[in-house]
Amino acid sequence: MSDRKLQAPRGTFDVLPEDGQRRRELYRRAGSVLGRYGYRPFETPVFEDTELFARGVGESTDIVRKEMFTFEDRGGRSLTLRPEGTAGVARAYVEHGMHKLPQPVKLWYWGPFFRHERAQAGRYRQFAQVGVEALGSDDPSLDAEAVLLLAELLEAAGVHEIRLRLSSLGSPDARAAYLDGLRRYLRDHEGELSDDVRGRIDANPLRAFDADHEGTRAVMANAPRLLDSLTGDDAEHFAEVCALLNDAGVSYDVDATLVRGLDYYTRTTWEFIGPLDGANSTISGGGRYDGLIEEIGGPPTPGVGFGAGIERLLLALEDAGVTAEPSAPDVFIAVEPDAPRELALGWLKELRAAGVAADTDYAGRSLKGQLTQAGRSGAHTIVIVRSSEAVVRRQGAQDEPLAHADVLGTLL
RNA sequence: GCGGACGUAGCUCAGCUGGUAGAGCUCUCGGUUGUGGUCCGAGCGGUCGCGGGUUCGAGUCCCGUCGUUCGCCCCA
Repeated sequence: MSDRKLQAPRGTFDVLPEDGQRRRELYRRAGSVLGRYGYRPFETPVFEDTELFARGVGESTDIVRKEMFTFEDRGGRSLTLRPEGTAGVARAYVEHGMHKLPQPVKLWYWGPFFRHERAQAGRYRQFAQVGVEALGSDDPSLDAEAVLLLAELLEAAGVHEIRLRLSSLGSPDARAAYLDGLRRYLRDHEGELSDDVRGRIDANPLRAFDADHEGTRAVMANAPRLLDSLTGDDAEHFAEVCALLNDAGVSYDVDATLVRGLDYYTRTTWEFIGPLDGANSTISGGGRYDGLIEEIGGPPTPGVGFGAGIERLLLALEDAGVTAEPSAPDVFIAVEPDAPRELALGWLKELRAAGVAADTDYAGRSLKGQLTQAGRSGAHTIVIVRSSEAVVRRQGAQDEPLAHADVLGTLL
């Protein structure tokens, strides 16, 4: 036996009741918006075949290379706690032959995800995400709709000061060609770049656009831009998305430097930035992934979707002042020491069955202690059981003495 | 993987230049109150993260270690 104190594993957290209520309220609001947009609830397993993520998310991504919780089951199969939501939904789409359903198939999910990273504000090893996937259509109006939906969802949640960054990655081939060109350009100017940018030329050249470093900024001012390299169809698709968002009155910044760290993204990508400063101000990111389904063994199928971090949303909400209403019982029953407690327990059962939230003392408190509890609980009605009668006290009203037999009748 | 800060009661923290622990809140009880949210009092509650070292003596200094947290990278 060790003396080590047991505690929640690093990067995880307990949802205490108060926060639990805020989450449930957020869930309720999100579900309402999602339903109106025609998305249906969907769930996939929390762990999947490791290969799904290796192929879907991409071998070269940070997520797959160093952030997955991977383990072997007793049969020697390699399984991985899902680090994101899209791959699992895509797998299910293929597995259940959902390409035979009317397209697009619009699904939403809410649940836990896992990434082995260093935790910091708004970033955890187990975190929750709400997301949608619309599979089976490459119609740009679906992209625009997803952005619109996300904007409305954030609005409904109570996050108001948000900024939308929008870009297009084009087709995978075009993107790869562009990145090669960008790398060449950066290497030609290596001497003028900051150390960290230079070190990331191979891994993540797009980050160079975000640098504060003066020399780097000067170099990047003339660097080739991804959006300029879009081919005809991709350019047209993106223009259509932008036009639709304009029509819908959504304001956004077209930002060619937007990076999404998952390999499956193609064409439209976007990111919602919350009101908080810092690296984790990205509340939600999403985009199109027209090659993913094929990559994991399905028929060529386009798709678009997003994920939004619940903890980051809630962080943003702290500023916006959204709180959950405390849950107070309707009735609290206090029992005098010499009175029959069975009576109270029986009433509780009846009241609860009738849909009334009712509670009593379970700690053997004195009557004073019980009434203190009753007051704290916020109950509108307090019943004091005495041996010969009961007193019903309603907020702001005079005490009402009653025979035991009449108590339930007046409460229900 | 890399930096910074911090680790004293359930919570928030105080403990000055080292002398073997305090406050407020919470909780329980008693008094007061029109049998409850006020006020007063009492009580419960801590191997000062852990392990070494210096010292007559360490929560207080040094080293290590574990943990938490913030940031970088990356991402939701």
